[in-house]
Amino acid sequence: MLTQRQNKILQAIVRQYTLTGQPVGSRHLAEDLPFKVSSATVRNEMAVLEKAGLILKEHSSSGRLPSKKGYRYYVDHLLDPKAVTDNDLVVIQNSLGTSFQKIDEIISHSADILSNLTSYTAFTLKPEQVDVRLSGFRLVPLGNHKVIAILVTDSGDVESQAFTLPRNLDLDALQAVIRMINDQLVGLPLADVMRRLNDDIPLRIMHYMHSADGFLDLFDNVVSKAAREQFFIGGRLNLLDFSNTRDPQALQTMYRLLDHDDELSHLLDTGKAGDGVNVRIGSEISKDKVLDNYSLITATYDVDQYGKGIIAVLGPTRMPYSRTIGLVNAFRQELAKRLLDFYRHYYDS
Amino acid sequence: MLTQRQNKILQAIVRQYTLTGQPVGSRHLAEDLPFKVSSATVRNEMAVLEKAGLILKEHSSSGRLPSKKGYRYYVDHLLDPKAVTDNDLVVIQNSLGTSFQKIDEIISHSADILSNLTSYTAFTLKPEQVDVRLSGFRLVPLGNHKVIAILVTDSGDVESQAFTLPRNLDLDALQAVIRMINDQLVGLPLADVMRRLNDDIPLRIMHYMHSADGFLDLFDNVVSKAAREQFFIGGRLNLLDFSNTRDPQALQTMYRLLDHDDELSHLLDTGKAGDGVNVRIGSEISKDKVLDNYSLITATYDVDQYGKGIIAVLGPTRMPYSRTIGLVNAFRQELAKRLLDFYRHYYDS
DNA sequence: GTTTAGCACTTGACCCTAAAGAGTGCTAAA
DNA sequence: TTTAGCACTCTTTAGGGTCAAGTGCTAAAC
Repeated sequence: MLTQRQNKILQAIVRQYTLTGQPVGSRHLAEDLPFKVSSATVRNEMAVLEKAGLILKEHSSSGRLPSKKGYRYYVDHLLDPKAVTDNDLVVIQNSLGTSFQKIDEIISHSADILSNLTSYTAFTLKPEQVDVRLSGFRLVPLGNHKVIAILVTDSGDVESQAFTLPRNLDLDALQAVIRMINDQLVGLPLADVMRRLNDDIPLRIMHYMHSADGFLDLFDNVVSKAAREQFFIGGRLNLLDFSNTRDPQALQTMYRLLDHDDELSHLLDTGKAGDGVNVRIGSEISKDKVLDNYSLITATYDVDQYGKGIIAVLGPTRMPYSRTIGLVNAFRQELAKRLLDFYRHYYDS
Repeated sequence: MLTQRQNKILQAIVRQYTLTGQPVGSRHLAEDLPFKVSSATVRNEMAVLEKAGLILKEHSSSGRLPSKKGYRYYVDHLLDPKAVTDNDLVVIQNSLGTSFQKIDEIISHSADILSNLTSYTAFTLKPEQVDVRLSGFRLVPLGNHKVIAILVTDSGDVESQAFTLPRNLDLDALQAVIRMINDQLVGLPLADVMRRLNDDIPLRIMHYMHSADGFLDLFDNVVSKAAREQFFIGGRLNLLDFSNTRDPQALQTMYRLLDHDDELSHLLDTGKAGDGVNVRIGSEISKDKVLDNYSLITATYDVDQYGKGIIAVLGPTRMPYSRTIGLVNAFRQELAKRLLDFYRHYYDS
């Protein structure tokens, strides 16, 4: 357990270091503390903190900087819960205030706002509605051998896709297939629908027409669109750290990461469990060493019965945690409000 | 006018420099030439080329590298028209050979292929069909106050968008509006449709219902989706040049460019005029100084009566022009073939 | 009249050293 | 327990020397 003074010193080290990016020495630190001690005293205390693994030296005669463990301790115990500034709040509310046609637009735009506010990379995940069910499936003929396939879920989502019919198709057979699909699949959870599409549905279709391939692709396509987790990224380029430009190997790996959204989306998987705001530092984010010098701040937002979503910010370990956490927290609340509004307005009967 | 020997020397300088990235000196150059001369002779010739503004020194005692004007001359007069390798051709054909559901998928995928082949940034633009007309507009009710708006063009493109109706809507009025829209707008070019949507249509809608806003947004939305130039980018990150990491200011500007597709899409505007493959070097690309060390290779591809599209590759000025131009040229032909196939198969009656 | 050998000169890259500055750990006194 | 003082460590910066690559020029060779 640390003394009160040691806490203050660790706090000051983190504050200084996140501000300047330079290791902080005992003399400067002494001046920055809220009580008056000499640099020698600070040195003694720093020796204790170093023994506890909370701070590091870059080399034997450099100043100190927080270790991962030090950041952890800071975030867990020393964070001063500074509320978000009025200005930031206004920006958030204004950005979310504009009118949107679709949930996806709000979520996607949110990633950009959050990224702009923090100047880091931001992620947003659509509210996950457990147990979404297929509530209807239609083919609307458009003439000239074209149809549009429309899928509606009981959560109110609509997905559609245009399709060109095989030349030699019997229209009656087509109607029969649609009726069969609706008979068989409406009311089932989307996961089950996907399963059945690979399972018994092909055979049933073949009952009416020669080959099921084209239709299966079509169904599969719209169902997976509807079932897909909607994942958005804002400010991905912020992941590339200017200051860190020395190591080309690390940059290379970062590039790979930047181009593969799926890898990034996995980072949020563990975030689904918790509630509220959660901070993961360095190796706590993933096994991948590229992210060792990053911190991930995740938060869930809760839209009542409409489900829970996730927002997240990925920035350097050396970040102003107080501000960033404050922003993420404010954002999750505003986003939840906004979405509740949206759902109420559009999806309720 | 340059002598034959000077041509050969310039050619060799470009070849060497694009290969190694290092200024080339007279001694090495003399060894690389197809005829036997001493380094002193080469030095004399290089002095001539430098006076003509075709080559440069980095400092008073460095080797020479091509100037922008030198590249221009090289591309215009010295390029040896090496055909694309069999291997590359196979890659192109295979990549384009897979099955696609939509034109957009082909075009979008093309940008990725082209970027992979060249390891530069690639752009693709969908074939522009002049004078596309609206051939039908429908609202299909989905129950629970939802409808899906569907727009079909005479080129066979389909766009759709889900929409939630205002609570207090009169269904008859709705039908009337749709009928009116179809009466008024079907058969018109999309540009005219857009114009009318801002012009007399609002008033006409208000004839049937109180406020036209929601509907106008909806119409506007699907029409602009259909009218929008489809622009795809592959390998945008390749724009960031590892070797050039020294100048942080330039990097910063590059970042901005990377995030703004519209600015990039403007680069292709001037490419629409020409036919075949076209090379723009450095400042010829745009006024923006960030692109001074890049070259843009554009090419049109012609899908007969279905319109013309554009592909382009943006890479460093120091690039192997012969290979890149060859690739772009091969690609435009293969893409045209593939698309012709697609259109014939799907859109013809 | 070209071409070439030779040479003085320029420049960047690399390495070494010295000095300055920031910081530490330790000791002994306050 | 705190602090002043000091020896020591390490990084950064500047300067100087050397080396290799390259140039321009001159005078001789072809």
